[in-house]
Amino acid sequence: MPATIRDVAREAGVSVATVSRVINDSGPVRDETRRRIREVAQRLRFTPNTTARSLSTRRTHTIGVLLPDVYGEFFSEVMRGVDQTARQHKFHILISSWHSEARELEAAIRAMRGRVDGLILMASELESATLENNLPERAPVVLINAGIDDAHYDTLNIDNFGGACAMTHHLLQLGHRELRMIRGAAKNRDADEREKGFRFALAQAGLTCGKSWIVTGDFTEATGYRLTQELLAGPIRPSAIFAANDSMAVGALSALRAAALRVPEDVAVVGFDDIPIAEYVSPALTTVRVSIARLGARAAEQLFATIHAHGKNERTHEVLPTELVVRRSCGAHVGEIPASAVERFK
Amino acid sequence: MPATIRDVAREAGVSVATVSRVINDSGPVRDETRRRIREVAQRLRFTPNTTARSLSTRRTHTIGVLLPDVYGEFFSEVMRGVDQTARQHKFHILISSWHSEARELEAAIRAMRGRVDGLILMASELESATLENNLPERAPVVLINAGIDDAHYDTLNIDNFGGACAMTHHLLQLGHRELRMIRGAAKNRDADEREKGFRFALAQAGLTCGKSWIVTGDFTEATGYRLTQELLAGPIRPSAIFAANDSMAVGALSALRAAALRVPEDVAVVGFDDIPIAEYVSPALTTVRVSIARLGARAAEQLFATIHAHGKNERTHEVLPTELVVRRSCGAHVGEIPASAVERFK
DNA sequence: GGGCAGAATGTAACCGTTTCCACTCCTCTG
DNA sequence: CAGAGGAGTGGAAACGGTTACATTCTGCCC
Repeated sequence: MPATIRDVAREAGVSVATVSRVINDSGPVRDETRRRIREVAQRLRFTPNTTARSLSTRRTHTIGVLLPDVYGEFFSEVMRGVDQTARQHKFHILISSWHSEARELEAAIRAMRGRVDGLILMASELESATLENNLPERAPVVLINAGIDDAHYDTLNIDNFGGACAMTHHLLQLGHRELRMIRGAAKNRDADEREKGFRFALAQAGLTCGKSWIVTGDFTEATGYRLTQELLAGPIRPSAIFAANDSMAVGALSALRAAALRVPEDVAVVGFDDIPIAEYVSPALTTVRVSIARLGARAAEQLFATIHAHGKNERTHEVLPTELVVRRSCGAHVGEIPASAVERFK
Repeated sequence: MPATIRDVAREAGVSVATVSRVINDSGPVRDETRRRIREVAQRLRFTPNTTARSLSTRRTHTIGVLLPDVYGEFFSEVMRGVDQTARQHKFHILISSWHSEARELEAAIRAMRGRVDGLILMASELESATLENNLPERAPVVLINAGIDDAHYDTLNIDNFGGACAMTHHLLQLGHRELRMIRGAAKNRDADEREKGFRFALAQAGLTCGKSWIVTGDFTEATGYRLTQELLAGPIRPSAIFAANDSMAVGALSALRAAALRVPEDVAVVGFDDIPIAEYVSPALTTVRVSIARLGARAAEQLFATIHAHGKNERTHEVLPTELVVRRSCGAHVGEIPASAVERFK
C-alpha cells in the first residue's frame, strides 16, 4: 500500500495542507518544515495519487489524440511531434484510433471525456454536430485536416491544394502532357484537396483533365501498383503519374518496373508526403514534403495554448506549407541521393 | 457543469447507491426503478466521472505503453496491435516514448504510476532494478524485447536469433561466401541477437566471421547507405549484405545503385522485419518477416490476462516466430511482386 | 507592551464515485 | 404464525488529494 499524503503529514508532524503546499510549491512554508517534509516524503516513497489530484483539481494533465488508423507512416510521425511537445509541457497522451466508422469515432470521443484536458482530432470526415454532441461544452479541441472549419475549434491543415498544384505545375513545365493522378481514398479531405490542386493546375495551363486521368486508390502501395497497371492498359500511355502519396508512388514504380518501363525516361512518377523511404527508392522520388511531425507538434502547441488560456484565447486556423522536393523520378535530374538523412523534425 | 450521480439520484427520487447500481449493473434494482433512472440519466446527459470512479475503485481502465522512439515503422505497427486488443477489452492507452536516456525512461515509468493498471514496456537496455525502483510493487508489466528475463514479469520476444540464423543459412545455401552484416544500434538487444544468429549460422557452416564483416548502424536508411559504401571500399567485394532491418537494407540498395552495382547479380542484399515497402523496392527485398502488430497484440493480451487475474496467474515468456520471405534481392529468384498487399494483421 | 501585519500552519469541506452495512418489505418454510 | 432469507433500497464512509478559511506565530512599530 503506497504512502498517502496523510502518512507523510503524520510522520512529519504537520497537517496535510502543509504537505500539499510543499509538494506543489504553493503557499509559504518555512524552510525547516519544507526540508523535513521532503525528507519524510522521500523516505516513505510518497507519490501523489494522480487520480485523487485530478478529481480535486479537475485537470488531468493529459491530452487525447484521436487518429484514423489508415495512415501508417503518418501515424508515427504525428505522434512523434505530439509527444515531443507534450513532454515539454509535462502532459501525458491518451491515444486512440478509430476504424472508418463514424460511430466508432463518436464512441472514442466520448470515451475520452473526463480523461483528458483537451483533444487533438484527426478526422477528415467529421461533422460539426458530431463534436458538439459528444464533447462536454467547449472542451479544447484542435482539428487536424478536418472537413469542417468550425469557428469554435482550432484547425490545422496541410496545404494539400498548394502542394498538388505546385507539383502538377512542375510536371507541366517539364513538358509532360499526358498526366494521370492516382488519388487517395474517396471522401478523404486530403485526397480531395490534392485532386483539386491537380485539376486547378491543369486548368490554369489551359489543359482539360481527361475523364480517365484520375483513378482512386486508398493510399497503400498495393493500390498504387494495381492502378498503375490499369493506367498502362489505357489507350494512351501516360507520360507522368502523380500519386497522391508516396506509398502509392512506390507501388507505381514497382508496377512500371514490372511492365519493363523506365522511370523517368518512359514514364515519370511523383508522390506526396516525402516519407523517409522516398529518397532511397529507385529512382529517388520527386515528391511534396510535408512535415508531419511538425503537424503534430503544432497541433499540440495550439492545444496547450488553449488549455492554459482556459479557452479564452482566439481560435486559430493554420495551414502548414508544403515544399516541392525534386529528385530523379520526375525526370528533372536535379536531385542526387544524399548520403545522410535529412533531419526530419526540427 | 455536467450532471453528477447526485443530480440523477435527486431527480429520480432515489439514492446515489441505487443509481450507481443501475449504471454498473451491480446489485439488484427493480425494473421500474431502473427504467426511471436510465431515463433521467439520459435526459441529464449524465456521464460518470471517470476520475472519481478511478479513485474509488483503484482501477483506471488504462494501460500504459512505453516505447523507444527510434523505431518509426515499428512504432505504428506495435501500436496497431495494442490498440486493437485494448479496444476489445475496453481499455484506454496512455502512451509515452523515451529518448535514449535511461533516466528519461525512469521518469516515464514513474509518470505512469497511478495512471495505468498495467504497463507494456519496450526497452532493450533495461535493468531489473530500474523497474523495481520505479514501479509500485508488482504492477502488471509485459516486457517486449527486454534485455532481462526477470521471472517477475511477462516477457515477449521476437525470435531474432532464429530469423537471422535462417537468413544467413539461406544466403550460404545460395553460394554466398563473402557475407557482411550491417547490424543495428549498439547495445540494442534485437541488434545483438540478430548478430548472434548471423555468427552462429556462419560458424555452423564452418566459416569464420571476418573482423570487418560486421559494421554497426542505427536502423536508419542513412546508415544503411553510408555503411554499404564503407563495405564496398574494403579490399574484397561483399557477395551479400545482410542488413539488420529493412530500412537499412533500403539504404544499402540505394548505395549499391549509386556505385553502379547490380542487385542481386553483383551483390545480394537482404533485410529484416518485412516492412510494407519491402516488396515494392527494386529488387523486391528478401527479408525476415516479423509480425509486429502481432507482437503488440500479444503483449496487450498478456497484460490483460495478468490484470484480470490480479497478478495471480503464471508469468509467461513467449518468443514470437519469424519467417523467411524470399524475394528477388537475394538472387534466389523465387519471389515475384504480388499484386495485392498482404493482410498484415490478423 | 499592545496592536498589527503577514507568514506559517491547521481544519475541514469538497471533488464524484463505489460499496459496506443496515434497514424495510416480502415471500417462503416448517 | 414466527422466523429465515432474499430482494430492493438508503445512509454514510471511504478513496487521496486541494484549498478556502481560520488560527496561531513572529517580528516590528509606536
